[in-house]
Amino acid sequence: METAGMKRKEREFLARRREILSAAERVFAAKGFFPTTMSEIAREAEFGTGTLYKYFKSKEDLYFSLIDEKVEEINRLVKAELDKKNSPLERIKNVLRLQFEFIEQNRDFFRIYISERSRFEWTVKDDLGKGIHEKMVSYIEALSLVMKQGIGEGELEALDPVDLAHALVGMVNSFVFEWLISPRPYPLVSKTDTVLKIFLRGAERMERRR
Amino acid sequence: METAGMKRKEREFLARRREILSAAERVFAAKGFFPTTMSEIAREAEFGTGTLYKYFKSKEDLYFSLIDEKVEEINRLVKAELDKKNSPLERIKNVLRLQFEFIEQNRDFFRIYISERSRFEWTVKDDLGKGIHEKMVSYIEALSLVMKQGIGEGELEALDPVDLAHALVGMVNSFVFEWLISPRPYPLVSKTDTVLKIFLRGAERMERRR
DNA sequence: TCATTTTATGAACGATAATTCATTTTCTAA
DNA sequence: TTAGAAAATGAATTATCGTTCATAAAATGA
Repeated sequence: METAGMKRKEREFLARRREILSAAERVFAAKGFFPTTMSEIAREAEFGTGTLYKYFKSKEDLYFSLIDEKVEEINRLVKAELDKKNSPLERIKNVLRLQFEFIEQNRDFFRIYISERSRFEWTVKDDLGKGIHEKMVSYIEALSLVMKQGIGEGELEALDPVDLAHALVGMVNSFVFEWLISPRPYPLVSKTDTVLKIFLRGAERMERRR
Repeated sequence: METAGMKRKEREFLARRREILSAAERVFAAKGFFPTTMSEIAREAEFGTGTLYKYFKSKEDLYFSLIDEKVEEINRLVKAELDKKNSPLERIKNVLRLQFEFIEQNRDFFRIYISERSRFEWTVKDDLGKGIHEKMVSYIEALSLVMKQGIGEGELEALDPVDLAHALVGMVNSFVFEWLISPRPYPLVSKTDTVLKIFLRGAERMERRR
C-alpha cells in the first residue's frame, strides 16, 4: 500500500462523502429532518441504503455534518470580513452583502438552516445539535463586538450592542425567509441596501424628528 | 334529552378538549412535533390514549388546532388595534406592545409557533398547515397597509411598505427568539422601546448623518 | 488470470408510535 | 335500582423506518 494509492483512495472516499451530503441537502431541504428517510437519500445519491452507514454513523450524524460544514464555511468568511481594518460601519455593510451572496448561492442549505435555527428539540440533549447552536451564538458575539466598536468610534448610537446585533440579524432572517418562500425568484442581494438603510437610518421620516 | 342537559354535555366536552390542548401545548413546546407521542400527551392530560381520538382526528389535527386557535386569538387582537383611528405610528407602537404582552403570557405556545413559522414541510402539501401560513401572510399584509398609511401621512420614509413590515417583524422575531432561549427570565415587554427606537430612528449616530 | 482484500448492497431485524376497537366504566333517566 | 346509552380505555394492530449484516461485487496486485 504505497502513499500515492492511499491518497487517491482518500480523495475518492471524500468525493463520495460529498456526493451523499449534496443529495441529502436536496432531500432535507424539501422535506425536513424527520420525514426524510435514509432510503430516499440513498436513492437520490445513487447508493445502496447500507452504504450511507460507511460514511456516516447515523441519520443525525449525516444531518449535522451537513449543517456543521456549511456553517463553518460561512462563519470563516464572516469572521474574516469582521476582522478587517475597515471602519465598523464598512465591515457591517460588507458582511451583509457577503451573507446575502452566500445565501443566494446555497438556497437549499438555508431552507434547512432557517428551520434548524428555531428547533428547540436538540438544543438541550444532543451534542451534535449543541455544537451548531454554539456557532450561532458565537456569530452574534462577533457581530456585537463590531457594534460595540461602532459605538466607541461614534458611528453608532449608544444602544446595547447585543440588541443591535439581534435587530440586524432579525431583519436579515426575515428577508431571507421571505426570499426562500417566494415563488417568484429575485436576487436576494438586491435587498442589501434596504436592510442597511432601515437598520442605520430608521423608518421614521427625517423631517418629523426632533 | 332536554336542552339544559345537552348544553352541559357540550360545555364539558369543550372543557376536556381545552384540557387536552393545554397539555399538548406543554409537551409540543418541550419536544417539538415529531418526537412528541400521543401517549405522552394523553399521560400529561390524564386521559387514555384512545380518548384523544374522540376529540381530534389525528396527531396533526391536534397540533394544528392548537396553533390555529391561538393564532386566531392574537390575530383578532392585532387587527382590532390596527383598525383603530390613531395615527399609523401610534398603532404600530400599540401593536408592538400588545404583541410582546401576548407572547409573554403564552411562552409555551410561542416555542411551538416560532418553530412552525420556518417549517417548510407542510406549507405545500397539508391543508391544515396551509391555513396557518395564510394567517401569517394576512398578518404581514395588515401591517404593510398601516406602513403604507404611515408613508401617506408623512410619518414614515417612502420605502416599500412590505419591506418595512418584514423588517419590523424580523426584529420582533429575533427578540422573541432570544427571550425564549434565555435561561435568565426577563420581561419581554422591556424590549418594546428598543425595537421601536431602532426601527424608527435607526442605529447610526445622528450627528454623522447628512 | 486469480486469490485476497476492500467496499457496496438491500433484505431482514427490531423498535417505535399512530391509530383502532373490543371491552370496561360511567352516566342517564325511568 | 337498573337497563341501556355514551364515553373512556389501553392492549393489539399495523405501518414505518433506522440500522445491521451476510452476501455479492469490485478493486488490487502478484
